[in-house]
Amino acid sequence: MYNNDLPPEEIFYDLADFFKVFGDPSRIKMLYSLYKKELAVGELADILDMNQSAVSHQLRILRQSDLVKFRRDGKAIIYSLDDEHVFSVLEQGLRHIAHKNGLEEDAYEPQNYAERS
Amino acid sequence: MYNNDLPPEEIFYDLADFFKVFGDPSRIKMLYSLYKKELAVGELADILDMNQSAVSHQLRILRQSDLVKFRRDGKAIIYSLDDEHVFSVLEQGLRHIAHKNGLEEDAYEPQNYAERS
DNA sequence: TAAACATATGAACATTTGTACATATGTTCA
DNA sequence: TGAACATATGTACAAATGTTCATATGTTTA
Repeated sequence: MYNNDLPPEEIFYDLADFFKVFGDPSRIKMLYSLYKKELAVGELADILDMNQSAVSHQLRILRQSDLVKFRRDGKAIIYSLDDEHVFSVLEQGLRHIAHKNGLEEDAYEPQNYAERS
Repeated sequence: MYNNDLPPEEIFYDLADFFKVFGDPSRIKMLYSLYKKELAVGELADILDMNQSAVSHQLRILRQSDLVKFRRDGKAIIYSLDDEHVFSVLEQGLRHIAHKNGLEEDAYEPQNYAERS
């Protein structure tokens, strides 16, 4: 009767898990910040005003989702976005929010909040 | 020292809330199903093998996020995606998953699981 | 109008999730 | 090598979330 011809069940769980990672303000801020430039864990903690442990825990989730990559530089570990594609997901959300707020769709694009210091 | 020039705090919460809606397998399945054709609540419950109450609760979340619209048709209430843009978010996720599974990026596109009955 | 049907909503409950605290691991430098 | 620094991880816990059950609301039809 109904069309049950959906992709394998597992796909929907994977997909939900993927979006779930974007569903937390702290992680969103991390990704947004990392889009501008790579950052060490401590820098992220300062920028986001979170304690180091919380940042590490969230970075683990981003790592496990392959959204960020990292390298060691002396004592520090430097994180960056895994690929440009990651940010394009964010961008789509940003446009949605901007639109709902009655703003130009690019209102929240990072280039409009660029480094000035 | 660090670049604190981020968009208003609220944006990140809105953005997280937006993605949070996509972060549940049941809601993802609903959106995926609704992409193919509009569906009544009871039809969704049958297709997704969920009870009617759970479906209604989730539909409320989708409504409040403006991801779906609805109309009454006799006793039934028919739901559909609010706009094509909603699905393009899903699509981006689907491509990500397909790629991670070593498949063609369009492997999970709905047209590849089209109505056949 | 009363019964049947379709959907929505409130409350309760188990599960998941994000954070803080304490501590472990790993690196640099004196 | 030992102290200082940077990050990761285990545990505990409060808050958020999804589902079920019971019931309310709204529509059709006999």
